[in-house]
Amino acid sequence: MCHQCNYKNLLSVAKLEATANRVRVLEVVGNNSFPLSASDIYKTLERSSRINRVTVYRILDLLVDHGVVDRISTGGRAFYYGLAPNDHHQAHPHFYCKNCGQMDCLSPESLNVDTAPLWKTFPGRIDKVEVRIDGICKNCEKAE
Amino acid sequence: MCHQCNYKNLLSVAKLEATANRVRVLEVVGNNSFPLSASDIYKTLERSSRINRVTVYRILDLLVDHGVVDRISTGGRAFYYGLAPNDHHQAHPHFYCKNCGQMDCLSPESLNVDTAPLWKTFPGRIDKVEVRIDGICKNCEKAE
DNA sequence: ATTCCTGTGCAATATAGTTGCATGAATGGA
DNA sequence: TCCATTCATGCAACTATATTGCACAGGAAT
Repeated sequence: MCHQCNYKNLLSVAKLEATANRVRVLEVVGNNSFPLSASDIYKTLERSSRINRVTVYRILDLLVDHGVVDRISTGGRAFYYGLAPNDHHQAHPHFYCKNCGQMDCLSPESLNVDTAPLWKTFPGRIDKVEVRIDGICKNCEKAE
Repeated sequence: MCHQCNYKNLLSVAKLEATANRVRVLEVVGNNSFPLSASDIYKTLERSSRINRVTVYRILDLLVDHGVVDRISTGGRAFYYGLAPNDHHQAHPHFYCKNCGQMDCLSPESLNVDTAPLWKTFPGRIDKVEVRIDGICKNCEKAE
């Protein structure tokens, strides 16, 4: 998703020390053009060098807490993770294929969401507006 | 959410036999003004008479499959369930409080979502557009 | 040198949901 | 009336995902 981001820089902006593992996790998340599950990320990291599964979860939690990474709910059981919106990345909706579990990013313009009325009237604190399309991706549709 | 719905009727429209347990599950889901988790539903049913946890899950799956009930993802781990959109209920966004886990229905007008551009251009099959606001509800905000 | 803090690893546990198999009630013939 | 079939339900075991508790190692601060 982001080849313009300097990951160490992103971490330091978020006031997080750039430990090797954090940078590795962030690279995997950031270099993908679509969100990944924790276990996708873990498996990818394991291929290059050992890391503990729990460490991956903890780093992801940390990155989400500090707004570097976005935790995206799916129509399925696991969360997916993608770079949080920042200067290079607008917020955008996602498509989740109920068949294969693949999650894709849609362009920010593909859906027109006007949140203004909500901000005016909602009594609590709004952190995030998540828009997700569920369905069957074109590959799975073809295969049926 | 719906006191105008005849639950047995909803089931028969969905071509489902109106067994006692199905009606009970649907009543709990339908008589609430906000979506509930499977375990909320199970606990509520258990109070009045015995039912198995698995039966509740199976009935919920069935109702979701037949479009009677909507499975709504949260910012948390569990799914929540609410009546699916029908003649009496428009689709609407939900608010999920990250602190207490409470999920509320927002009015359909609180957010303006125009899905037309997506339908025109998306190559796969679209089943559902889910909009969820995450944040802290006013009660939890106060308590902090 | 000692103390403290933080990042990481490992094992155990928790939570949410699913599967396999058995039973019992209802239905529909022979 | 008896048997076969079907379907809803229950129970136990299981899976997948995520979290907690505790230990330890390395660097920073005292």
